[in-house]
Amino acid sequence: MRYWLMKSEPDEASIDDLAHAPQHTLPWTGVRNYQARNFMRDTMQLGDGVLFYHSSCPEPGIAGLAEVSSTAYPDPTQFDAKSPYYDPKSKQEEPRWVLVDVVFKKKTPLVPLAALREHPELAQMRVLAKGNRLSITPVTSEEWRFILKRLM
DNA sequence: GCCAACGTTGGC
DNA sequence: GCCAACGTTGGC
Repeated sequence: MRYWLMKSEPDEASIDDLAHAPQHTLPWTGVRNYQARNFMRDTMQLGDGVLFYHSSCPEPGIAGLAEVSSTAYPDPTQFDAKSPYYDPKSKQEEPRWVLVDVVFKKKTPLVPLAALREHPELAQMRVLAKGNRLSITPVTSEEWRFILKRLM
């Protein structure tokens, strides 16, 4: 059992979109970064905890909790020429990009990025590192517990 | 809109 | 294999 922070632009997929999706589940499409892909492909497991983070928006921060609800499988948007995530170099026989399904658990009061920065207990979080752009980052069980108990 | 930080690409 | 150029991310 592991924990993750996954970024999403609320314009594309917000915690409310996840809550209202069929089966409260969305495929995590569009990851086009090898490190983030490798996390999904190699390390994520069914039932892993997810901090659902809103990025590139007026109030960036953790907006809710979710759970990994599938193992990794090929991201169909890589083969769709009309998709913004289309990758002409990816082949059907050898898909380059994968995704996992994520299921809604709960919406929480927003934990703003600035609030995360205030706590020394969270200083090592990848998402707080200067210049961090990785859309999926590991969260330790200590960080997870601290955020749920103290910040939500 | 700005800009720092980062990842990727491609020429050599 | 190096590295400059470029494109993207994402907070502010």
